[in-house]
Amino acid sequence: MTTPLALVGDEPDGIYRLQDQVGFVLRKAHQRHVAIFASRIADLTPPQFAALARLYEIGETSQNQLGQMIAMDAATVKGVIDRLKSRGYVSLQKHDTDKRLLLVSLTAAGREAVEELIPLAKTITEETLTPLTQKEAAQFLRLLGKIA
Amino acid sequence: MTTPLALVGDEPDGIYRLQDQVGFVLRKAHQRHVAIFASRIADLTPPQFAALARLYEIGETSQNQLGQMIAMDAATVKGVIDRLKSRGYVSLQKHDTDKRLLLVSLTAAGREAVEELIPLAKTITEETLTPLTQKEAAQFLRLLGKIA
DNA sequence: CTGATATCATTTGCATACGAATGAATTTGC
DNA sequence: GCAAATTCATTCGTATGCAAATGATATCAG
Repeated sequence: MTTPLALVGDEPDGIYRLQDQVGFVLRKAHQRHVAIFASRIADLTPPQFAALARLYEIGETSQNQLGQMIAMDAATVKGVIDRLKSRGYVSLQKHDTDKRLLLVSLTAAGREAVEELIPLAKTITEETLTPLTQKEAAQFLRLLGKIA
Repeated sequence: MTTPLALVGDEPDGIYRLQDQVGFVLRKAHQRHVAIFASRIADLTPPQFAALARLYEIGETSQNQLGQMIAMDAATVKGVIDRLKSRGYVSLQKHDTDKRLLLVSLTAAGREAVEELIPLAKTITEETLTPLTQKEAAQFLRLLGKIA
C-alpha cells in the first residue's frame, strides 16, 4: 500500500503526488486492461475488437462514421480498418452515389469472430473489475461513464 | 443520453454493448484527459510530465528504475527521456561502478519547468473530474486506484 | 448556376506502448 | 572462481492516437 489518496481540492498548496493525479492512474488502469485483454484475446487489439463489435451492432457504415462511434479519428480508424481488411474480417466498398464515402461491413468471418469473442470480452471486463466488489464495480462504471 | 449502464454480471447471456465494457470507456476517459492536458500544457505530453514530476520527487535514478516508477517499459521510457534530454530538461550520466546503469536527473531548467507546471497539473486533474461532485470524485479516485 | 464551405478519406510526422531480440555488465549458484 | 542466470539499455517491428495538410466530392448561399 502507498499513502492514501488525497481528496480532490485537498491541500490547496500542498505536496504534489503523481499517484493522486487522475490522468496518471487512468493511464495505468488502461494499461492493465489492455494487458488483460491481450492475455485473453491474443490476435486482436481492443480498438480492432471495438470496430468489429460496433459493425456487428449497426451493420454497414462509412469509415469516418464508424470512427466517430468508437472514438477514433479518421487517421486512426483507417489503420485499424486496413488491418482488419487484410485479415478478412471486414470488406470495403464505395458508396453508390456519394463518392466520398468508403463503406465498411463485416465479412462472414468477421461476424463469426465477433460472436465467438463476445463472451471473452465480457470475461475481460469482469477480470478488469476483479479488485472491486459488485457494488463498487457498478459505482465505478457509472462514474467512469461520466468522466469519458 | 444512451441506455443506462448494465450492472456487472447482469444479463448473463444478454446483449453485448460496447459502451458497457470497462475497457472501451476507460479508453475514452483516457483520451478525454489527454485532450484536457494538451489544452493546458501544450509543450509536454502526460508521460513526459510524469517523468519530470517523478524525478522531481525522488532525484536521480536509473532510466529503467524511473520507467518502473511511472509505469513505462524500457523501450518506452528511453524515447521519453531522449526527448526530454533534447529539450534540456534532463541530463544523463553513466553510473560510476555499475556500468549498465544510465542515471537520469533533472537540470535546473527541468526543475523550474516542474515547479511551474505542478499548479497546472492540479488544475488538469480538477477539470478532468468536473463531471463529478467532490464526493463522487473522491470515490472515483479510490476505485480507480484499485483498478490500476 | 457558381463560388465558398464543408465533408470524407488519405498521407505525413510525431509520440506513446509493448513484445522480442541483442549485447554488455553484474549477480548467483555451486 | 566460474558458468548460468539476471539486469540494463538499446534496437526493431507493429499498433494506436492526434495534428495538419491535401485532393476529391458534395452541399450551401446568393
